[in-house]
Amino acid sequence: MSAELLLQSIQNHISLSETDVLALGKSFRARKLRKKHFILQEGEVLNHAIFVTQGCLRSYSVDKNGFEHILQFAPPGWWISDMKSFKRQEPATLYIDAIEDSEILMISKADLDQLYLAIPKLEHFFRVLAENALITFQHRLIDNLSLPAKDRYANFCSTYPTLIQLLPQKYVASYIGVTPEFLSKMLHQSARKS
Amino acid sequence: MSAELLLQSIQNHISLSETDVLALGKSFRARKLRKKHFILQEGEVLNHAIFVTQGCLRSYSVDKNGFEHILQFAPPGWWISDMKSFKRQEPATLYIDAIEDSEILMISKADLDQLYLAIPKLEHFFRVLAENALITFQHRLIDNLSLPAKDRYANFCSTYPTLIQLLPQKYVASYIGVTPEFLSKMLHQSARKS
DNA sequence: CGGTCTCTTGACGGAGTTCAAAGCTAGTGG
DNA sequence: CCACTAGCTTTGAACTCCGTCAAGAGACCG
Repeated sequence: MSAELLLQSIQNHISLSETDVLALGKSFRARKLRKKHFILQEGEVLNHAIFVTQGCLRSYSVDKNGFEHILQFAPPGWWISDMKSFKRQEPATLYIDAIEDSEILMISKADLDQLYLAIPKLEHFFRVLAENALITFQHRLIDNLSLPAKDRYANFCSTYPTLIQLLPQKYVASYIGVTPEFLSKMLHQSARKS
Repeated sequence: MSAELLLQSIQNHISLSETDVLALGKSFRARKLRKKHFILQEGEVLNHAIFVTQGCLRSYSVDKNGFEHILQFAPPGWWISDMKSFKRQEPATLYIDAIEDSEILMISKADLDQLYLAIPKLEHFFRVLAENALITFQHRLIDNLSLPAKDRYANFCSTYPTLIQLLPQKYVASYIGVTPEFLSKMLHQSARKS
């Protein structure tokens, strides 16, 4: 069953009673998502939190020149959202779509707010989740401010060794903040040098 | 009393009983911090969470070339930390110091963990805090990936209009991710053009 | 005042971009 | 199962934003 991964990842941090598990089961809805299909587009309000059980999603913004900037990849076991849109129920600035055929679990904002009341421990779980995400993004920001593209690429490879196999290079380029052309040149040059 | 600001900002999100307030009062310790004095240096373990009541602090990293990259400014009412070091009690990668003479409230990790048990609502408060911080950093990362320096500077000015008065330009440069020299040229050129 | 720190200015250099074109890969439909 | 197309990757030349280095001018503090 697809909720296994979700329960497991929650129970890594808090213990759940049978009633809790039931309540969780009722609140989440499973869904399949085909490659390149959207969960969210700019301007829409995101009213579901999304947990990935299979495949891989991404969130990204599109700037005024039409360039995509990937904020996050979400392989199985990860959450993905436009936090601002979800939390405050306002129009999104991000897009979320599937990189490959995927399966996700969704919970509406209303249901999640209910769950926080029914299972107060969930506050703890999502606090820890948010704090870890914060650590990750702060680290990435520092990387972007202090490292040249080559080092950012190396960091990406060592942090997400499994993702690198799966992703088209232009997505990696977008994530580390360079153009696909430059990443291509960079990789071929460093191959020549070493 | 200096704890007013803290209680107020907590009570914006959750309601506190008198017992809660007392427990909070006992756990926090007030401290003054002189300009340029450190709360944390790279390699130390941060074992206090810090809430600013007066003045202004900053957190930053120093790269291998000795350049500072400012992660956050913390005027009164803000929290500041090296989240990774605090949460996991491991050596810090950041520095935290005072930009001007300041006053802060500190709580040890042990005491905070106690408070989470004594006042479960605090989980909610800090979850919301972490989620808001996450939103901010995601937005800033997108800005750094998609906007040229001039636009990042404009965004900074409109987001932190009061801070801009107070900060030396080289700190702003470091925050938006350019050299002090380049920021200086940028400002004088755009003055000429408009 | 004298020294340190910040800001300014200029010439030069380099990391990364842009634009364009060609080769390659993979999905898609007939 | 092949043919065709669309999207991904590569490559090169010109260009730009921003960094580096260096030197001088203010500004602030003891």
